Amino acid sequence: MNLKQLSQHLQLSQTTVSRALNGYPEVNEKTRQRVMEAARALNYSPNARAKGLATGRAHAIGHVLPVSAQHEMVNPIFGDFISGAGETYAKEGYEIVISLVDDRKEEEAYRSIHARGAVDGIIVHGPRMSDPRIGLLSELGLPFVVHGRASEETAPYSWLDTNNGRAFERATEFLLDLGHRRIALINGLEFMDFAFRRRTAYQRALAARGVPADPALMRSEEMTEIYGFRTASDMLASDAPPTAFLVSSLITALGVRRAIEAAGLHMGRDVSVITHDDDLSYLKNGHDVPIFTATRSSVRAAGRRVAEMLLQQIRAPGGPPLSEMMEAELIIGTSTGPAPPAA
Amino acid sequence: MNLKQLSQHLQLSQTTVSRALNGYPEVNEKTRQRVMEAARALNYSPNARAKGLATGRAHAIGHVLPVSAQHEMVNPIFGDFISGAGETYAKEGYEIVISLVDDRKEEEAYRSIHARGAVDGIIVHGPRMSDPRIGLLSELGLPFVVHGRASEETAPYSWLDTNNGRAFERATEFLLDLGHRRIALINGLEFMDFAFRRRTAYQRALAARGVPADPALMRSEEMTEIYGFRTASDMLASDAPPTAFLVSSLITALGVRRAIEAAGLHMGRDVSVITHDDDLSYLKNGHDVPIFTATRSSVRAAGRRVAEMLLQQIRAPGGPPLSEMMEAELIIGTSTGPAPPAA
DNA sequence: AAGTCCTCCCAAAGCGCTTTGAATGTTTGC
DNA sequence: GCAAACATTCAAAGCGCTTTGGGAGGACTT
Repeated sequence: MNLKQLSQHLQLSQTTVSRALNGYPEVNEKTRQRVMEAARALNYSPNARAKGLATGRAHAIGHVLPVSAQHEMVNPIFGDFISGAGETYAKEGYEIVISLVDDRKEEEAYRSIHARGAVDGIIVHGPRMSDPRIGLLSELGLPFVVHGRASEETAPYSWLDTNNGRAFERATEFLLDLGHRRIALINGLEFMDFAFRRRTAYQRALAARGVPADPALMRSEEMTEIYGFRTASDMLASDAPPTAFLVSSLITALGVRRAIEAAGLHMGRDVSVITHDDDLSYLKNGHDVPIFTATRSSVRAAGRRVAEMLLQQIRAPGGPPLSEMMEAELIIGTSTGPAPPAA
Repeated sequence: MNLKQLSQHLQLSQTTVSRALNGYPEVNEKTRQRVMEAARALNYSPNARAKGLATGRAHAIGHVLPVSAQHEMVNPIFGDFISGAGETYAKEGYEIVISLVDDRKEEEAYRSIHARGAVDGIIVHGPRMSDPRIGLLSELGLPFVVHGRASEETAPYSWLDTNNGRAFERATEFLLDLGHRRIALINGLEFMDFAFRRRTAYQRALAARGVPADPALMRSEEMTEIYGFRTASDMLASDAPPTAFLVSSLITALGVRRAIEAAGLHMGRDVSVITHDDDLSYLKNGHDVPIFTATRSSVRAAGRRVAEMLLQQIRAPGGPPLSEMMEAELIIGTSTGPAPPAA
């Protein structure tokens, strides 16, 4: 069923039917009713490609996920993020197009996405400290919003980020206040901007109290459970083990906890743990009582908001870049306690 | 840069340029080279909407995720699945379109997806025991492959599924062989087909050995960590606690382990645990040595394969439905051991 | 040398929609 | 009562691509 058939069925021109369906004023109200009913009854939905071709808009947003040979994994927070963004898109009738892009072919891929015109805008995931995608997209003139930031990018662009720096600064201070001096940082991959900011903030907070940062207590890898387990196990078995861990993701923190328990220690008493918590739907940090003391920031809410920002840019092109910072909550759980007296 | 401009630039007709770019034989090899080079140099990519309109194919696959008011979560395995499917699509130049569909408006949503023609085929996620989407899509004639099956659907359709029944039967038998008699099932939501099959298999395996299934040991919910923790805590605190747990997902199993340890028990000695393991990239079941004894089946591999099946159907329409069963491996970890002697 | 067959290229139609510009009645203003 | 304004509809052009149906020119037959 296409527009031609529908209009023939109704004994009207395609023009009138199209206008009736799209809410234009210059069509008689009775006619509009009749058209709407027929469309519903005959299950007519305008062909998306034809509509897009005629209007020049795709009514779709691209989510481009970098995948690299080294860490080919799709980030576990992606599901929640997309589900938040999806809520926003659903209201406005946009589709989600996912592209997995090998990061060695990024430039080509983004140019092609733009040239093909399959999307009206792009959400940039996983920005690195210096990220060529930002300059490229600005140059191409394709609306985009970055989820996160790129520290080394100086030209303005739209972004929404969690205040990772402030969050990790507070978390570090919290541990320092509890008397901890050997605080380990189990961080994500530090070419990722968020991880870089977290480490910087951690070091800044230590320095502010005159506590030296021990390189042996700083690790940076893909944030898996096993990484948390192994790293924490190693550190705890060392000559000068940490008394506290600052961890970049809840999944990794589960590994850290496992290591603590495997070492016969008790989390919250012998060893403290603070983790960042993306508030994922399938992995909550406890229920009534949080398990981990955590810096919490909902990635689903971020998805919702980033999508709104992008749609706003698409509706009103040429506006100034938008940016927004989300503060993380510091949640006090049972995984932290005073530093144990030196043995 | 569009085809018209490119062809003018080359002093050729649009026809010839189009044919050169699409590999048709009736164009001189030298001309083709010239066209290809110019296209690359000028960053020309054909407009996807126009191409789609002309060819009648969208070169996109729809992944429709049911979201309901009750459990509005995007499944954590989705990231890995899509990344597997994405590998296949990338080879063939297909895009991924994600639709989040409220399950109260499913029929309408699927009809609209079909009518709009934005995708060439659909992957159906999360089939329930009786799933109206299957009949609907068959009727619409839109190619589709189900990831999983719908037990109550009798008409043929294409699917790829893990042999959940066999997996849970083996797991149950394994525990029975170790002497366990009170085996708890911490299952997913049982209106989901995979969860239903798992429970049935568990009951069948118990019955085959004359072990009565205790309803107090069977639970069914969304597979979160906290669910595992709470359920296992409750059961362990009961008058007649289980000596073993059969768990539907690794995340939930982490909660079960936490409950076991919180109860002062030792997993693998006092209480055994077998879990299903989807082999997610960010949540591996140990490294060299598996932590949990598990039935393992890679959801990423499933994604890859399902996508291949769908593309095959799209290439050769009208063929018979395809189906494929993936057997899960039984991985022996350290979470299982002989049933402790009755106290 | 005439007819046939390739090789290589082109003009134009068509995919299903929106939108421009015009046409047909119907009111309204004076 | 007639022009002007309005309400409502339509035919046709155009979005950027593919593909059909030719057609010019050279190479091969016979």
